[in-house]
Amino acid sequence: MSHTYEYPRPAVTVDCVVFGLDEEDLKVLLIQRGVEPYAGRWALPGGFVRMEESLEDAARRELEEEAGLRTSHLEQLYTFGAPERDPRGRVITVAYFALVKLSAHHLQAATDAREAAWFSVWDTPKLAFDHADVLATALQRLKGKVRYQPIGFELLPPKFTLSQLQRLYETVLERELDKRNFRKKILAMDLLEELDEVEQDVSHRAARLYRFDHKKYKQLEKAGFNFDGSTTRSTNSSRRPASTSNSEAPSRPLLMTVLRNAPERGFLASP
Amino acid sequence: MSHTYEYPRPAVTVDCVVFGLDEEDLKVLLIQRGVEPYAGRWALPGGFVRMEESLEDAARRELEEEAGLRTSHLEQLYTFGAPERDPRGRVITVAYFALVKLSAHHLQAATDAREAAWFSVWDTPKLAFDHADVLATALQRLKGKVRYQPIGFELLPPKFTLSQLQRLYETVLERELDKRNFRKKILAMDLLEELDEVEQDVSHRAARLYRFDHKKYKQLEKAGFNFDGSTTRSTNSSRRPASTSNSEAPSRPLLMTVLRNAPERGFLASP
DNA sequence: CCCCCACCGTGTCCGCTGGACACGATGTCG
DNA sequence: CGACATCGTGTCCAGCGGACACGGTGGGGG
Repeated sequence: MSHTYEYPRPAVTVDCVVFGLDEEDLKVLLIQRGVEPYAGRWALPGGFVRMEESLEDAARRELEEEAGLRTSHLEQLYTFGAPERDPRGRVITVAYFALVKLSAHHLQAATDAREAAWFSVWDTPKLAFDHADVLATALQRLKGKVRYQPIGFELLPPKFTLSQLQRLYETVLERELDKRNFRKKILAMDLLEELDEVEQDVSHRAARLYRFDHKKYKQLEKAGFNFDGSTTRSTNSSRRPASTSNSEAPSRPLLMTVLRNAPERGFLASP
Repeated sequence: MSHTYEYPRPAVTVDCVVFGLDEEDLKVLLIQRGVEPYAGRWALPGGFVRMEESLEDAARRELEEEAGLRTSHLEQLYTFGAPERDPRGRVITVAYFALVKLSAHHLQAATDAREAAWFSVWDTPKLAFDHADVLATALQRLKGKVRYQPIGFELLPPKFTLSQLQRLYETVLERELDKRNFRKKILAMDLLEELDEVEQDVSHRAARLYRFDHKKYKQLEKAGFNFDGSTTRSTNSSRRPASTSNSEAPSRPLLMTVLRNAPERGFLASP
């Protein structure tokens, strides 16, 4: 193969911002570095991309290796490439973020002896590299996403109460929400399955449990994703959807409010 | 420097999706490749990241080198890293996208003799590598962004008519908009300066010209941009979701609809 | 046993925005 | 001077977002 590049190459890593939720707060997964630079400091789990694996595969592998953690819903966040972000030389990192049901994941100490632990996102220790920036970016993204994608459910146990869900939203958005309005809106989405169960072991009236209806969501996702075929633009006809199968194209899944079937949907967003 | 990594490294490039607008259509800037692989094919402008420059700097440099084009408003889009996306070996590319006033940029043929040209985004030739995916991703992003950021103005000349603006939105969103509603909404933003001029050289009644008011926009941006200051979170103790009443922060960068002063803004988006 | 406490669960009203909808005014050109 | 092309304008209604309060229920403690 004669066309190989011979320029010096930066190193490429992936880093993962993994969010979890417990009773107290929104948590982020950190690992303690065992080697220089920043030995002893806490950092986001991550590591080098291998030559034969995709970026997302690399992120998954590192999560598994460093925290014994598997997750669906891994999403590319941003790529950080400032020349001086790593004291060892040029290292570009592709950041991913993920949501996990914290309760279901007992952290297995990392295979390579480093420690892994959950920290409140509002109160982390000093982080290695530019990981504080990465975390801030991830929080911002989470805050934005939670508004138009039902991703929050990834953070809760399979069965949850509406109060839990509301607390989740309040935590992520950093503001209080009105209970009645919240319920009205959430239930109007018609994506929750009302169970014949209530929570246990509480010293007051028990709340009803709900489950996220993945099937219905998938349906809506499909149904509401026709928004590209705008039919009648005159001049040219050959607009092609471009197969999304091949590479890692981001998929903006779907809005919670797709249900509305408005002929002329808003072209500017309401906040 | 003893801590240098010695793993094999992927090559890292940047690619730019540059959009422009003319009377006919939304255009994208492409260059024709002069060397293998894909010699003769059209591709997005881009190239290798140098060891001492940031990713964004690299993108700017390549744009300048390959098309003699300078732009503000360069934004990171997505990073494409599928192992087989480049036949020469592992090449990871960080894609950027940009908007330019097409009328103001006469393309200077690339310094390295490759040709540069504008193509309708709906009717491009077959692209090299996975650049069709990159373009599709960029279009999707543009479509999303135009709704809540006044970025469209980057595509128009400094003075423009509301009809031009409307055509821009219609082109990007791929659907028709109602003229009266459009004007109502756009003018309600209060970001356009109404000029005492009308367009020239038209064979019908001339339309009034407007100018985008960058000052006002910056102000609003600042006013609505306090959203990151989560630094002041009372350490751990109890979660305190911010006072409801005053000085709340809209999460997203900046909405065209910031003007509304609603105490409890929606926590789920309207489409 | 009874009371208290803590949380659960529910409905209405108002203001605003989004969106549907049509026509007279103005200027050019032949 | 008439035909043509685009400009510029207002109203009405439906639906959503958001403000707002209280009785119900179950457990626990006195």
